[in-house]
Amino acid sequence: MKRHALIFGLVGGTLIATLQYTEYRFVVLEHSVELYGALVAVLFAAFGIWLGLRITRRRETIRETVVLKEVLVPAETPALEPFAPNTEQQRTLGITARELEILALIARGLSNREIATELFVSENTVKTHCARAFDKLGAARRTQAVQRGKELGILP
Amino acid sequence: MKRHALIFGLVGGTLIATLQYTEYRFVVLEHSVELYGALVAVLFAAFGIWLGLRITRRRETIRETVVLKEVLVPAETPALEPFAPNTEQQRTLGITARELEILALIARGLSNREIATELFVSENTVKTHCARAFDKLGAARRTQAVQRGKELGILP
DNA sequence: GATGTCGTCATCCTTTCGGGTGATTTTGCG
DNA sequence: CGCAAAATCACCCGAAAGGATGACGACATC
Repeated sequence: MKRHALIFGLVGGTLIATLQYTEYRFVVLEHSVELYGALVAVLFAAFGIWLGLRITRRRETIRETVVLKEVLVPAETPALEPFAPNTEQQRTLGITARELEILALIARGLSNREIATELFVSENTVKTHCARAFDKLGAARRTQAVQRGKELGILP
Repeated sequence: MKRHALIFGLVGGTLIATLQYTEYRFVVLEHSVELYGALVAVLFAAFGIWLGLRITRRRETIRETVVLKEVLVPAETPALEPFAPNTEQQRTLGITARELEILALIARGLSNREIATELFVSENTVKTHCARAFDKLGAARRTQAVQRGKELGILP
């Protein structure tokens, strides 16, 4: 969490410096202060939203839930079932919550980049999780990982 | 979510107006632009963080209520549903039998090369079928194609 | 015979994935 | 606090996948 403050300070400082530097170029224009205000407002609002999302991201510990899944669907409504994940399999395979999260996003057809954006992490991190999850699942490709995950009941 | 945008606009507008109004009081001071920048930055960063919190909190609460539920269902066999393919969708999308065949193999986690071996055709042919099928499904990746195919009921 | 669809195969090029390795930071827990 | 697990990030490299385009033959249909 220390890094967030650092980033905040850096961005702020850079922006202030930029303002100070560019002041002599645009201050002769009309309404430059308002433009500055709007610019800074937009930038920092975006940054704040990002930061807010980032620091409040769900960090819940795994709960102990013993669950068996219910199938028996007439193949017409593919959704709507709550999907009780098979935590048993997940645990025995050593798949972490984060890895499962990424597996689920893979199953939904997202690319690594999209997953990275969705989870506010770098693409490299996603790839690392992927590699670990694939290894634990014995899969060589993401499609295979999805297939295995569904077989084992750890994916909807 | 619409209300957030409204609040955002209101706060922004008010701040801009305030800036414009107070310009004539502080513009004579030194570094007024930097002060404006810092002020606006802090305010909007705080606002952004608040917005981020607000947005994510609701999701978390929903998640909370859903999570700790203990389901118990007779451990039945997966029911062996024969999967009646939705030929309707397939036809309207213009997906040929061969393309569907390759889609099914993709869903099973095979690579293009493995599919080519399985079907006794060249890898290029498989890729062509893939491209066509992906285009008809509106998918950019094979995982997405599988997801779409299952949604539409043309894949088990 | 002209037309259209389907399956087949190719080439070129770009992007994405996956494997491997190493590193730092965060977090949970005793 | 200190340790271990988990999460994060980076870099490299080769393989796989994907896009675009063109081509050819079989087959059906009008």
